[in-house]
Amino acid sequence: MSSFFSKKCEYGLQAVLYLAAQGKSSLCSAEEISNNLNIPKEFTSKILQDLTEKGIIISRKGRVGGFKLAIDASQIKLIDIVAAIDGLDIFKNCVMGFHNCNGNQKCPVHKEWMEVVEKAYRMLSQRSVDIFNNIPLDHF
Amino acid sequence: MSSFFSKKCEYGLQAVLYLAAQGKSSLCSAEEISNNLNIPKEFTSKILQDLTEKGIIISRKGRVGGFKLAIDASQIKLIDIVAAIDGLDIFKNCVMGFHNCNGNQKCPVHKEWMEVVEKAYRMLSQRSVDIFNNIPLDHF
DNA sequence: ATAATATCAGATAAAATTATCTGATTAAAA
DNA sequence: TTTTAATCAGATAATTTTATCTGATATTAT
Repeated sequence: MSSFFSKKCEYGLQAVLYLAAQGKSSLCSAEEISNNLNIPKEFTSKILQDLTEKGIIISRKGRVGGFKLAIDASQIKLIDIVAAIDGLDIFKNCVMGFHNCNGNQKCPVHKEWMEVVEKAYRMLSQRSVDIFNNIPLDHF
Repeated sequence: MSSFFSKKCEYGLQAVLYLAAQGKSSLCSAEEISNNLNIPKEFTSKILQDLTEKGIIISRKGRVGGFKLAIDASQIKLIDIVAAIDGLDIFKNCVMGFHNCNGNQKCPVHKEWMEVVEKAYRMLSQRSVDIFNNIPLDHF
């Protein structure tokens, strides 16, 4: 009953992928995203607000308002969303929670674990949010 | 502010590593472990009780009671403790939280992510809890 | 103007995780 | 036998995460 990223971060990733799949021009409301991704509506709003503040997406108020990507999908990497929501600690911290596992004194699995998280980090840094471009996202 | 494993699981790993480092014969009290690892005392007890129930460690009540490994340290893998506390879902679930990312319909990063978690799983399955045997664990 | 529909901001609630308390039981030592 | 020191079991509390509510503001259409 645990996951690599927080629910907030998972939802954030999904929401941005949704926006990316809609094309950069059209605005999507929080409700539309919520309905299509089965994310609680108000929670969706909150997360989209956070991402707006971070500059990843742009919001527009009013009657035909909504959200869209701030820049081209190919320029937004998955790691940008992770960094904005969960932060990057998970890629730095000791897997067993040892606080002094760093610098001079490293735990016995430190090196191997760093290989794991660096592989994850590399993937998230390479993949941009247009990965779903030709895939019907609402099946997920 | 997230981690791969829950705090409970991190503490559990640390506690079992501590027991392993003490040798299989001697009993350690929850208080001793708590003091040496800076884990809240009562929480330590709870986690040790859980691990006792799972058969990873053995408890002995009474005046000179405490906990020790149920079997030889070399036979207890890190993954056994993870499985007992957090479970193995983290190695199976979609990294972006897509519920239907499985079987026939897989998300675009599914394959790469599985490589990441399988690398982690492999490491945790290979390493047994005697990894700290010649390292002063209280520095961590 | 007014109504409708969206974001936005802040408070609140619910649930899960993390941590603590209390008292019972067990077993050894005095 | 009594005291002491440990686990054990269940309740409770605190904190964090997840989710919801309320009302304000912005923007477009009528």
